[in-house]
This record gives sequence, C-alpha cells and structure tokens, in this order.
Amino acid sequence: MRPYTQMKDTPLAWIGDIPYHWKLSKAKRLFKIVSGSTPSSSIDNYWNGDIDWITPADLSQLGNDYVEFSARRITKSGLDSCGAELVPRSSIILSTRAPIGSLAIAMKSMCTNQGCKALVPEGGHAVYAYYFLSIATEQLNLRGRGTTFLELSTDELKSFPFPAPPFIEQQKIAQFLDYETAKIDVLIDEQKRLIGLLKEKRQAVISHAVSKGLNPDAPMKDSGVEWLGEVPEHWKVASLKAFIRLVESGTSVNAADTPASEGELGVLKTSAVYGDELDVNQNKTVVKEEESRVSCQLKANRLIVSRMNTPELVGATGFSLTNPGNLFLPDRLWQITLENVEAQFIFMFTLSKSYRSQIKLVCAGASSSMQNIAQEDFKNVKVAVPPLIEQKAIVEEWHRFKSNSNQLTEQAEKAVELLQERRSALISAAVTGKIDVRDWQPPAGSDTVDSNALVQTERHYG
DNA sequence: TGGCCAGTGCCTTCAAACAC
DNA sequence: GTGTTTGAAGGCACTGGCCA
Repeated sequence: MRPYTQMKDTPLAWIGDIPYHWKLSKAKRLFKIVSGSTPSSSIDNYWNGDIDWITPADLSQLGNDYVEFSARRITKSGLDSCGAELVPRSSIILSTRAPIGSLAIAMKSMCTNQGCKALVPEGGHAVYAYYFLSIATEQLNLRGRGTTFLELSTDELKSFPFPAPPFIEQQKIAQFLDYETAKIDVLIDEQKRLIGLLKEKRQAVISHAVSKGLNPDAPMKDSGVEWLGEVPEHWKVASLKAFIRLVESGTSVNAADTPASEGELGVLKTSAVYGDELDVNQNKTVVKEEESRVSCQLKANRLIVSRMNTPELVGATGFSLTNPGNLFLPDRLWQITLENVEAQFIFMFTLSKSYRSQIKLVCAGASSSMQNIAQEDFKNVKVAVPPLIEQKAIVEEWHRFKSNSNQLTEQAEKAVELLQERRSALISAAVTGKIDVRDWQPPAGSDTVDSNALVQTERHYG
C-alpha cells in the first residue's frame, strides 16, 4: 500500500507521525468508558441469571475477536445490586486488570466484573478501535498501577491516546484489516494445525512401533495384556523388572532456582521429563553448603522416571543420552539402569499410550493432585519386546522420524511467529496511518463489509 | 517410599481506604 | 455519599523441602 502524502508529528514515539488530516484524540472522545462490578457471591439469586457477565478469564479463553457468552451469568437483581451497567452490542470489552489488554467485541448486550471495562462507541468505530487496542497492549500495561498486580484505572483508559481518522476512513481501515488479517489467520491456523498433527503423529508412531513393530506383515498374537492388545507373534511379553538392573534415586537438597553453570552442581527439576526428550536445562544450582549431600549423578544411557506428580505427569520419563558431569537427581526422580534390552526401546515404550494406561492404574496417593508410583508397581508394568536386533531397528527408525518431525515442527513454529509478526506490523501500519488504504477495494467475489460496526460484528458472528 | 505442608505463580473476589 | 483504587485473602495446580 502507498503511504499518505502529507504527515504531521505526534509527541508519541510508539504512534509516530500520523496523516495530516487525522486527529490524535483520546479514548473518552470516541467511547464511553464503563466499569464493571461483581454482585455478592453469597446471595444465590444474584447468580445463574440470563445476563452475561464477562471476566478477564472469559476474554483470555476466547479463540476469536468476539465475545458472546461468559462462564458465569448474573440476574437483573444481581446487576442492580452491584451497580454494574449493561453495555450494548459492538462495545469493546477490555480486561484492565490481571492481565491488562485482552479484548473482544461484544456480540450482544452484556456486563463485566471489575477486572474489565467496556468502551461503548460514541463516534469511534468499534472494529478500528479493536485493531488499534490490539497493538497497544504494551502501552496499556505501562499505564497500569499496583504492586500485587497491575490495574488500568478508568482515568488512564479515558485519556489513552487514539489516532482518529474521519469515521469513514476508520471504517475503511477496519474493512481492509478484516480482509487482510483473515487471510493471515488462515495461514496461521494451517501451521498450528500442522504442529498439532505432527504431535499426534509422533504419539501414534511411537505407540505403533512399540506394539506392532516395523513389519506390517508380521503374524500377530494376543499379548494377554489388555493395554498391549495384539503384538507380533515372535515378540515376548514381560514385566519391566526383567530389564531393570538398578533403580537409584537422588536426594532433596537446597538449590537456587537457576540452572547450574560450569563449575557448579545442579539437581534436575521434575519438569526435566515433561517432553519426549530429557531437558537437562531444567535444573537448579545446588547451594555450596549442600554440595556434599548430592548423591545420585546423572549418567548417560539411563531412563529417568518421575515417581511422584499429578495424575497426568506421574511416571513421566526422559532418557539421558550423555553424562553432563555436574547434574544430580532429586528424590522425586529415579535413574534406572537397564540391561538385556535396547534402553531407548524401553524409553520409547514409556512414551506410548499403553504405558500411560498402566501407570494410571497403579498410581496412588492421599491427595488427588499428587500421586505416587511404588517401585514394585513400576517394575510390574508389562511391555512387549522384539528381539534385540529389531529393537535397535525400531529405535533407529524412531530417531529418523523424530529428526524429520522436529524439523517440520520448527519450520511451522517459525512460520507462525513470522505470520504473527506480519499481522501485527500490518495492523500497526494501518491504524497509525503509515499506509493509505482509502482506495483499497475488496477483490471481486469476496465478502463485502457493511458500513457500521454493529452490522460488522453480526457479519463475523454469522 | 509416601505423605504432609509450605511455597509459587497466576489469577479472582471482595471490602477497606481513598478521592471526588 | 458515591465511585474508584488498592491490596489482602483465597482458589487452583503444581513444585519442592522435609520427615517418619
């Protein structure tokens, strides 16, 4: 897009120059600012009514630019009791507290709690303002106050600067950005879907490889274990204990919550085993006085298992390929030395669905959020194993697949990052007048955009 | 090894303090 | 008196220190 021919200075570096015919206005000149409130939680008939009551959590959970429903609703008497105000459709709902900056356009009349404020259009174009605020999150946060958490006061929001083109131009910018960002959003969604599919594929490939092997024509037999299903006829079903030579565990020591540098000792955090690779950067530096207490050094070619965590994470594993030399285990992680088996085949098995199903059955604990596995139960987990040569082939195939998968995932993540940067840059350029879109027309055959914000939101809703 | 419990981070809720 | 701001209190989901 071409630039405007005549520009003028603004005192705000983050907005920069604006077109000569634009004004640098304030939010209160374009919108009525409405604060929210909360009815008393102890009075039942204030709740479960038919009025949507938006909180910052509702906004941050949205996957789109529009809000229609809240997690909790209030009644008319609840609304009256706390003095909250209903705002009309097309108002912008902005979270102004913990966190500042999540926003969406209201799809219908609704109210908010005190963590949000609504901007009701009074001369400003809702969709244009939505795009402007979406690139102004950093500036909104800079104006927040408070020590426990930041809050943007009503006065700060009222005086928040707004580049204000003529209304018809705000409408054109909104129309242009709707069209262009929709195209970018499609590309971002495709890349995110690809990342999700790659993750699913990794899980499926592992589960298949450790239960069916590489030969699709191999004759199968019933494993006799519900969670393993059918396995190749020549595979053996055994308990993990058949392959465990040694289980070691570390010691709980005082440590600073920063990774150990060269010359320092570190203890692994339980979060080191959350991915499908051991993340040795997830460690804490052992304080000098405690260095003599560390007891179990991380060695190469060992299976690392979390013996205690939430139900989803208990039994999570990692595999140490190298010996970093200065890292030790805490009391929550086991270091398992395997024998008579390709160790990485067993690691692959612990990433499969059948392993997780078995762990789910044996984990226990007084607290539902903190579950343990007993060593004996872990050792009794059933696994199907092919001959050693086939184990090695499966592991090699897995490494080849993982390398390709990692490469594709990295490319897709990079693409998402670049597309998001491009989206922000385009919005920023359009709402601060760096590109002139007045003559832009939607390509023939594309959706036409109606001229007022209310109809615009309905178009999106449809 | 298993469990208790304090700490942490991120939030929501709510009422006292404050400003107008 | 009313509306706004502030921060304490608490919920939730972990995380980790410590001890029987």
